[in-house]
Amino acid sequence: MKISELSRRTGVPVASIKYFRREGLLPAGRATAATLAEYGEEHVQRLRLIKALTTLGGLSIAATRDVLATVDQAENTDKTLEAISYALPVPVTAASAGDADRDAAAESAAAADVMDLIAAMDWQVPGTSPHVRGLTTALRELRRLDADYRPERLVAYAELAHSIARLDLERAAAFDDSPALAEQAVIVLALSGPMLELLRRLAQEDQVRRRGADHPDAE
Amino acid sequence: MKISELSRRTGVPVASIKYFRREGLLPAGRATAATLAEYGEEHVQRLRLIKALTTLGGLSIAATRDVLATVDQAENTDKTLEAISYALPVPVTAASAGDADRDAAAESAAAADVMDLIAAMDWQVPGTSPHVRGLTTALRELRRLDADYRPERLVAYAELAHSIARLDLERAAAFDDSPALAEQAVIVLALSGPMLELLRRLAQEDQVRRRGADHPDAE
DNA sequence: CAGGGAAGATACTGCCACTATCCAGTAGCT
DNA sequence: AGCTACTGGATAGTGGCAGTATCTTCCCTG
Repeated sequence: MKISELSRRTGVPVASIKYFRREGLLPAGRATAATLAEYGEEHVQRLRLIKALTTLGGLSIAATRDVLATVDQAENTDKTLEAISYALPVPVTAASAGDADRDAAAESAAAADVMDLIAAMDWQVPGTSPHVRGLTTALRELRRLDADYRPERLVAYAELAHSIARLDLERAAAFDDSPALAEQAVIVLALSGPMLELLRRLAQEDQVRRRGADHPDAE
Repeated sequence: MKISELSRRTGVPVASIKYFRREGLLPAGRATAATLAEYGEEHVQRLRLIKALTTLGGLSIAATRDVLATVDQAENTDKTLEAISYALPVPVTAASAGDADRDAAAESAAAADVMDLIAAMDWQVPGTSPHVRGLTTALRELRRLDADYRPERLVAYAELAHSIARLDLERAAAFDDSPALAEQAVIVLALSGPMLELLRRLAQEDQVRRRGADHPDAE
């Protein structure tokens, strides 16, 4: 199909399709002449995946490119899962120093909390993992706010996070070694977070409403 | 204290403090003269909260303003919790039509799945809730991708989301009617998501590494 | 063989979150 | 009183991101 039909089929403007090609998110069509190329179903599917990762997953164009690159280089299941896990952007990144040095105490206290948590959960992750650094940064900020995020609290959340990760991995590995593995794994690993967030917000809304209904005092 | 000291104490540039004031995120200092104002500890705390909501919570300046406005209007516990729940931005918002109409079937199928889920979980939320709409949009996109998000799958995630929401609400309500309630509730409700996401990613990393270690075949 | 797409390159736009500059008007020291 | 560093407020500018538009060249189709 021609680019105009690809655009019509996916609802993505032609200019945007060209943009995604430029940015390396979408492979070029099969050129049939200097100014003509043929696109196939794989382009339709890829565009849907791009839309899902950016609008649902909230990934930037650059992050989406990185993630899709790992999809295209998929070898075996384990390597693919690991590559995707590291290609996904970390939600919290350390600040640009500046005031980081001022609070070395909070920093190391937060780092200790993270280490305790990882030990308590028996998680096997290197101390250099970007996720560890992100969590440390987050705990440092929360400490500054006097928020109640002591390790005991965290463990309860960590247990639940562990259960969710197990569900995710079960699903991602269910496509074991099939050609569609990498793509489905990306969908599971990248979109599980936003889906869960939506469910959590919904559950939160339910609980808040029940509280309000239980004792409708003032007002 | 003067604005320069407020800046030094929080690590936020003076220009940014002025920006937050303009945008209504930070109340003005107590003016002591036409060109001089005095700031207090509440300004320090508010700036920390702004930083936490934007950098950790990922909220935009506009969303942060809305959330902080509900904090400042806090009356009683239940109302405050409800107000915050609705002031927080919904992660997934419906697209701008366009290709929405093309897929009315997927749309209604997704809506039916969401209704089934809410019924199965016995959640009390109005069908007009932004979270319901967001979830519907997300499921529609996932259906297009042929992703495995059938209701049975979703229920497992929903149960976990429910547990998390219960933990959140317990914490948010623990500050019951104290003056700090609203602020702590915001921290819990707005930052629980990012914290959980970080923990989930960490747990995911652990699981991926264990898989890789269990059977280190090719390489 | 004329006209409408198509491809690729380049330039432009709109939004966001700051950041910098400018303009008085003090505060506080001498 | 005079000087200077700093302040609040207004306004303008910056850089990054995600597209969107334009322009040129080319060539398939009717």
